[in-house]
Amino acid sequence: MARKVKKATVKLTLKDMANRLGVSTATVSNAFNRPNQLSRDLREQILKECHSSGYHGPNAAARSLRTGKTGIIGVFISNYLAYSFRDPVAQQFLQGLAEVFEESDYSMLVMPSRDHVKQSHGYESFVDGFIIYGPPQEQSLQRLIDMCKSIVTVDFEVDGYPAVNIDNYEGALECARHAVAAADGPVTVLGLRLLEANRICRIQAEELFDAESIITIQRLHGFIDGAREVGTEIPYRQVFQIPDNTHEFGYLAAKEALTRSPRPRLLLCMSDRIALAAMQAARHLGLRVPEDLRVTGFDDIPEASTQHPTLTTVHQPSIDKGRIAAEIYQGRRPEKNVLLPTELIIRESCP
Amino acid sequence: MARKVKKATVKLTLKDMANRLGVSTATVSNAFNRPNQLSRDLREQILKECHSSGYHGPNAAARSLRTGKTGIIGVFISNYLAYSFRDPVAQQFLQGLAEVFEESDYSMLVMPSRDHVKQSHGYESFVDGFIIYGPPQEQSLQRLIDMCKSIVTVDFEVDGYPAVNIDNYEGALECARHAVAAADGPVTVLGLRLLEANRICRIQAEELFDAESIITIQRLHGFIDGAREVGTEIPYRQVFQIPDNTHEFGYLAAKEALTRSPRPRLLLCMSDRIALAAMQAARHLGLRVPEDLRVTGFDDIPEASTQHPTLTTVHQPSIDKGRIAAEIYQGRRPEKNVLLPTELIIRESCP
DNA sequence: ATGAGCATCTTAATTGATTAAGATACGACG
DNA sequence: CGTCGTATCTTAATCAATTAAGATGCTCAT
Repeated sequence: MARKVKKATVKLTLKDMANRLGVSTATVSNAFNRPNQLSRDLREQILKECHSSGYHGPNAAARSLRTGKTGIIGVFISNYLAYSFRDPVAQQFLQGLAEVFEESDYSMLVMPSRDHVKQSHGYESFVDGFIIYGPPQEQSLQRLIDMCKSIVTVDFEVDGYPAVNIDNYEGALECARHAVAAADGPVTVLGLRLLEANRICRIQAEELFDAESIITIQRLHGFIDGAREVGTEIPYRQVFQIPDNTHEFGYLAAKEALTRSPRPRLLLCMSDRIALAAMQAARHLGLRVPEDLRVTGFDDIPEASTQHPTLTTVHQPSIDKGRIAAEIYQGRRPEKNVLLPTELIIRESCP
Repeated sequence: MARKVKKATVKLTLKDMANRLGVSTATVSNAFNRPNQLSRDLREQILKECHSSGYHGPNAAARSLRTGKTGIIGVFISNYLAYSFRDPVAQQFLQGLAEVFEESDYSMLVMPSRDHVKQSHGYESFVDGFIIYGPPQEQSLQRLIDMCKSIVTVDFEVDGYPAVNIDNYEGALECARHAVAAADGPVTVLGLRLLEANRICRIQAEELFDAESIITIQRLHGFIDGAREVGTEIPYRQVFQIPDNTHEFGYLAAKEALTRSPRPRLLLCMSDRIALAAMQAARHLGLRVPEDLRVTGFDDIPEASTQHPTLTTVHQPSIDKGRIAAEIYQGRRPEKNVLLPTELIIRESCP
């Protein structure tokens, strides 16, 4: 069952190898890094000896200290680290990043940009640069800026640094236009992280995050303006706040929204995960989608097109967002500020 | 829209700060690392000056070179790096790891254990230790062993190192017993990575991976033995090979399986993702689940209980697998070899 | 024969921290 | 008053590499 391996003995250094081989450390170093600085024969002999003794190349910390490069990109994710492995859009973004960075032999250090870290170990200085996904707090951001490293921001902007964003307002606008025009009854918005509150509640204007740059606020304005264009006003009391993009929260919020009177005939959801949870809640309440209730999402995650009924949603190119951020980071693109388009995808949940 | 920040100026070192403050480097270092080695007043003065000049703590590479610790855990994932951000079980595992490591202020460096990396940069030596998820090739494994670092293996075992596994055989056995007993017609297995072939095909005994330690082989034996217990033999020609755990492959394989004659009345799938894809394929073929076709999965990913019809599957504690691996790594658990139980969850797709 | 040019290898300074051991000063105590 | 302990700060060796500059020997054209 268990595999057998030769257990390791002692840690070897470049100097050890140089001594064993009777050459200088510079030569061993060159054997690994600059093949044209020594003869073919010697290089092969060195590499062979290193391999068989179990020396697998120069110590990364020492190399990094000397060269100032590590080959590691720090990916800062707002919220908890564990969150990023749970959120489908964040996952797709990471996948896009990974595709490009993997190809160029970079590693990715996924870090939480939690702001309540009591005492950061400062291991941020390990990385060559940062991809910052979502706006961190002012203080954390300044820390990263102070490190003098390359930075690409995603889903928000910082003056003087390249950014990748999607057109949240336009996507929400188009979605609301289509869905509200088709709906024949009350409209409710299931909104994400619109205010500080850590619970499900209906919102009041004065509590809203005032930053225009927050993507969910952009989506909210898109929904409201799009509905207005087709003759429907969405008052704030018809907007729910959901604190986190999880199935559980979405399910609870939808249940609450759907048991009020008058019952909404359309749910505009700020994420697919919320929308899918809302459809499950509707099913449990005996409501048919789209006959009794129409539902729209945002993001176009894979499940949106594979579940039944399939979900009408706003497609955002999450994987491309990652790919492009990685390419900009590597200087492989001329543009510095990219705004990616969204696209309304009409499916069964809101035809 | 864009945020404004104070742009960074020059990179500062500990020595710079010592000079500015008129103290030795040792004292500045102690201010950060050993508060009781200097007076309260001086420490506060040093930290204040560092903060306002934009020096955010000792350089990580230098510190790491000296101390031999980095605070970074290397997580090795078989297959491509991008894959790990797409596979739901791998995601849950990462989430479990992240929960525990995040709390102890470790960072996670997610690395691919691809074996076709032409020339690894050797940045593996950055990390303090490894969590190895899934069996890498012999050669890659030896590399990691040679580095003399802590190791925890997951979903496979290496002699002399702690491991976390789940009881794949038992789970598949129980699942097949239940499902095959209830089925009234041909049984087909949709299997994952059972052989080298990089395409969908039916298997032959002699092509199978012979390693007992491969989890999908364990599951296959569980299925076959469980079916036999209730009086049904599953010949190899009724077993499909799927090269990768994706919706697309699952959909294609299911279509192929369901258009053969005689049409199976039960699909035993080796993952939930395959099972969910199979249910979509069945829907497209006009088959009702479970009336016309029964389907079982493996893993119990979140979608298994939220989609309609809900999926009968074998629950494996993927998040716990991550948590426990992290705890063992940190020496917070007495046991060294953990075998986690699985549990059959009966839902709508195969009542 | 001579020196230029080149390939090949070595010397030694450097990177930015940590930390054991040593220096200094101050108060307490016999 | 001498000395011992303690608190506080400094000196300097060390970690494991990279790399510019220098040394050595060899070929080849003049």
